[in-house]
Amino acid sequence: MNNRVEEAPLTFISGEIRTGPGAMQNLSIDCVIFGFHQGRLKVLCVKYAIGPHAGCWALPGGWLHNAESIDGSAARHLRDLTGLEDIYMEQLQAFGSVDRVPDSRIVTIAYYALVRPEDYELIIGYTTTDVQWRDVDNISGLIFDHDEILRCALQSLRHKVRHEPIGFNLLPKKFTLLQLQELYEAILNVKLDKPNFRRKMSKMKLLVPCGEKQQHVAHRAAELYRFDEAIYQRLCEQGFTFEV
Amino acid sequence: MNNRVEEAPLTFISGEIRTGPGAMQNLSIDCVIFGFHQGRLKVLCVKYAIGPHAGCWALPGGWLHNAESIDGSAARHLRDLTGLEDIYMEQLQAFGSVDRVPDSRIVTIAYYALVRPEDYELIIGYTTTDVQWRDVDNISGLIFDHDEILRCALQSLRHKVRHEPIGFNLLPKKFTLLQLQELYEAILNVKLDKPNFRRKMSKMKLLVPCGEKQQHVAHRAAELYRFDEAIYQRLCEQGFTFEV
DNA sequence: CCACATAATGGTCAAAAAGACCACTTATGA
DNA sequence: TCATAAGTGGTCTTTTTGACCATTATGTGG
Repeated sequence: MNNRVEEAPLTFISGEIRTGPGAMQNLSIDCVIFGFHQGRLKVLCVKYAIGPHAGCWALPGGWLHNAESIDGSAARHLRDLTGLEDIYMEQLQAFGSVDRVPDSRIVTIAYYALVRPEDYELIIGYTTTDVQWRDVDNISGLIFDHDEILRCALQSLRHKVRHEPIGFNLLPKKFTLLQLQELYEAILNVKLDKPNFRRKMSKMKLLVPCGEKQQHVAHRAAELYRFDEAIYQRLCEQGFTFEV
Repeated sequence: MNNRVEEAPLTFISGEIRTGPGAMQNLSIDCVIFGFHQGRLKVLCVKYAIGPHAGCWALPGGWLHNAESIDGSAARHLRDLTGLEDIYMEQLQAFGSVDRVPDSRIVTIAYYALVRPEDYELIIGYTTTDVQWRDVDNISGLIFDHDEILRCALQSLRHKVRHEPIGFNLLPKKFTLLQLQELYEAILNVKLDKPNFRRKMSKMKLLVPCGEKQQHVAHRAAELYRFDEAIYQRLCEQGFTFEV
C-alpha cells in the first residue's frame, strides 16, 4: 500500500491560514480518520512544524478548491496524507461558529474515515512528530474547535456503528468473530458475551466464512470471515436492518 | 404567533445568485422545514417571483453572513420566513458538488426544522404562490439540487425520529397517544397496532399526562399528554435510549 | 331514550429476541 | 502431558414484539 506521509502538503492544512491557489478562501475540510489497532480505537492527528501553530496538534485537513466537490476534497486530503484511496468516508457536518478560527471567518466541513490496519501499517511505524495515531480517549488541546469536531465524530461513529455495518472497514478484510467483538467493545466501551455475540452475527447471515483459519496462534485457530457488500445490499432490500 | 411571511427577504434566497451585503459569496444556507397537518408530513417551499428562477419552487434559504454562525444563519432564515423562533432545528449536512449551481461555485449547508401546527397555523392559510406547505411525497422539480437535499432530509428525519424523541416537535404541546401514533405512521409510512404502541410509549415513562381530556370529540375523549424535556434528560443519564 | 359509530383502553398469548451462564473442544507453548 | 487461551455449542430465563380480542366511554342521529 502506497504511503506518502512524507509528502503531505502541510502548507494546505487548515491550521495554516494562508490559502493556496484555487482555494475557496473561507471553506476548509477537516478529516477525522479512525483506525483500530491493538484493541484500541485511534485517530490520526498531525502536528504543525511551521506557521502560527507550530507544535500544536490538529486534525488533518486543508482548503477546499474551486474545482473539486467537497467529497472529492476530503478524499484528496486523505490521499495526500496517507496515500489511501477508496476508503470508507462520510461527511460529519459543517462547523461554522464566527470565532472558531481567530482573525478570520472560516467554515469547515468535517469528514470521518475508517481505515483498515492492513492499509495503514506503514503509517503506524512513522516516527516523526508530524503525524501520529492517537488513542481517541486521550486527546485534547487540539487547535481551533478540533476537539469538538472529534467529539462529534466519535459520537456519530458510536451511533452509526450500532445501526449500520460500517465497523468492518476498521478490520482487515479477513477477520475472526472475536476481533469483530473486540472492535465493538472498544468503540462502544462495553463488554459483550462471546457466545451470544457470535450467535447474533451468524443469525443475520451477513458474514461469509473464508474457509480459512488463523495461523500461528497459541491456541485453537479461529475461522476467518469477511463482510460482503453485495449480500448486505440484498438483505437491505428485503427489509433487513443491522443492529449492534 | 407572529407571522412575517409577506416580509420574507426574497432577494436573499439562495436561488438568487446576487449576494447581499455582508454575505460570504460562496456559502448559502437552505432550510427543510417540516410540518405535520391533517395526518400528512409537509415541507415549506417557496416560489420565486423574480430573478432567473421566477416561477420555480425551491427550499427556502439564503446567504450566510460574515457576522453570524451557520446555526444562527439558519435560525435567521427560518425566522424571516415564518416569524418563528426557538424551533427545533438541526444541521443536515453540506452540499458541495462543483456544478450544483450553474455558473457559480456555491456550497450550501442544509438544515431541517420541525415546527408545530399551533405555530404555523397562520402560514397554512396564506394563499399566495410565494410560500406553501407541500406534501413531502409529492415534491419534485425543485431548483438546483434541492430535490436531493429534501430526499436527504427526509431520510435523516425518518431515521432520527425512530431513535430520538424529536417527533414531539411536530405535534401540539398537548397531544393524544393516537395523534402521536399517526405522526409516526405518516413519517415512517407504516401501520402500527394501537394497544401495542400505547403500551410501548407508557412503558418508557417519557410522557406526562396533563390530567386533561380531549374536548368536543364525537367519541370517548382521550387523555392528553405532553413531552417533558427534563424527564428525557434524566432518563438518558440512566442509560435510556428512545426507540420508535 | 336508544342504538350506533368511533375511538380509548385493557387483557391475553405465542413467538422471537436478548442475556446470563455452563460445558466442552481444539490447538499451541511450556 | 498439561496448562492456557480461545473457539464453539448448548440451555435456560427474562424481555420484548406482535397479533388479536374484549370492554368502556362519548357524542350523534333516529
